[in-house]
Amino acid sequence: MKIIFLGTPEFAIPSLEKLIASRHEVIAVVTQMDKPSGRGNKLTPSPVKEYALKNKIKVLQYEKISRDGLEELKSLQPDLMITAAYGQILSQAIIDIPKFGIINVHGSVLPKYRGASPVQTAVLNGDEETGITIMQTEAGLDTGDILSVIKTKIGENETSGELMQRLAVLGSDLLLETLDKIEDGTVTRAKQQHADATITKKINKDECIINWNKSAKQIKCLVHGANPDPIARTILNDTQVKIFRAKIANIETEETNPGTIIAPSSAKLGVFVKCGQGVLEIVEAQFPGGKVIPAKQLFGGRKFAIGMRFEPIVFPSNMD
RNA sequence: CGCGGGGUAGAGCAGCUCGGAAGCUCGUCGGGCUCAUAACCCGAAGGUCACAGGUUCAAAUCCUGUCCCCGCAA
Repeated sequence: MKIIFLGTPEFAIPSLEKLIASRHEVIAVVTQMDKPSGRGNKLTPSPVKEYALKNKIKVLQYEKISRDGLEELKSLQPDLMITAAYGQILSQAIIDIPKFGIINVHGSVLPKYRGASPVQTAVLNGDEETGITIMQTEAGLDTGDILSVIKTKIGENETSGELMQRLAVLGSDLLLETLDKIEDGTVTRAKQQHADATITKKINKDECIINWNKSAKQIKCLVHGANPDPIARTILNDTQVKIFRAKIANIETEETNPGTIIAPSSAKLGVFVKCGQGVLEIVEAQFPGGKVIPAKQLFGGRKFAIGMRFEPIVFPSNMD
C-alpha cells in the first residue's frame, strides 16, 4: 500500500521504522513544524522528521494540516494514512483522502485514556496494565472503531518514558499485523463503549510538585509518571530539586514530619523520605545546574543530610 | 544574540568575594575492632584545578578567548 505517515515524537519512530522496512511504501511523512526550543531557542526538528530525512523519505510540515495540507496530500493519492502521536486534529476532508481512511496508533486500551497523555496517566494512576489500540480515525477525539488491541503489564518501577518506548515497539508490530488484515479484508471493527471513555490532558508542571503529605505509593507514581516530562519536583532550602526515580521503601521510622530525610541505619543505604503514609526512597535526583545522579551521592556533596526537610506542600498556582 | 548556573581525585561538592602549601563526604586499596556488618577506628593510593593566552614575585582564585555540561523561560 501507498502510505502517508503522520507522527512527531519518539513514540512514532518504531512504527515508521517498521513501515519503511515492510513491503508497504511510505510515500511521505507529515510532522509538526520545527519549533524553537531549548537553550538559545534554536529551531529544532521533530524526531520523526530527523528519522525520515535520514531514510530519504519526503517530509511535509503544515502549520494547520486541515487548512494547508489538503491539496498536496490529495495529490499524493495514498491508499492509507497512519497517525502516531502526530499532534493535530484532522478534519473530515483529510480523513476522506485515502481509500482505507486513516488509522491511529494510540497508547492506551480504548476507550480508557483518550487524548493527549494516555501513557503518563496510566503510570500516574498506578495502573497495573495498559496497552496499544489501533483504531480507525473519525472526526472525534479518539472515538473511532477499534481494529486491534494489545495489552501489557506496567512495571513496578517503570517510568512513562520507558513504558512509552515499550508500547511504541509493541504498537509497531500490531500496526503491521493490522495492515495485513486491512488489505485482505479480514480486519474486525468494534465500536467503542463510549460510556466508559475517559479523557486525559497534558500533565502540567504544578501537578508535578510533590506533596509529601501523600502516601509513598502516590508519590512514587507521580515521580515515574512525570518522567521524562515534566519531571516531579520538590523544594529543599529554597532550591528546586527534580526527582527522577523513587521506590517505595519498606522500612519503619519514628519520624512524623512528612518530607523529612530519615536514616534507617546508614546514610549509605540511600535517601529515604518520610511521606504522609510510608517511606519513599529517592533513587535519582537533580539539582539546578547539575546532572541527574544517584541520590545517595548527594549526601557526600553536602546537598542532602539526615534531618533536612523538603517543603511538604507547595502550590505556586494557588499563591497570589 | 531569551535569562541564568557550572566544569577542582573514580563519584558528589567546598575553596574563588579579599591571589600566597590541593580540602570535605563517599567510593577504592591495606590494616584494626567485632560472632558479625552496610557500623566504628587507623592508614594509603589517586588531581594537567575544562582548554589556551594574559596580569603577577606568586593564579583553582583576577582578566580575555574557546570548548563542553546543566537549570529556567518558550
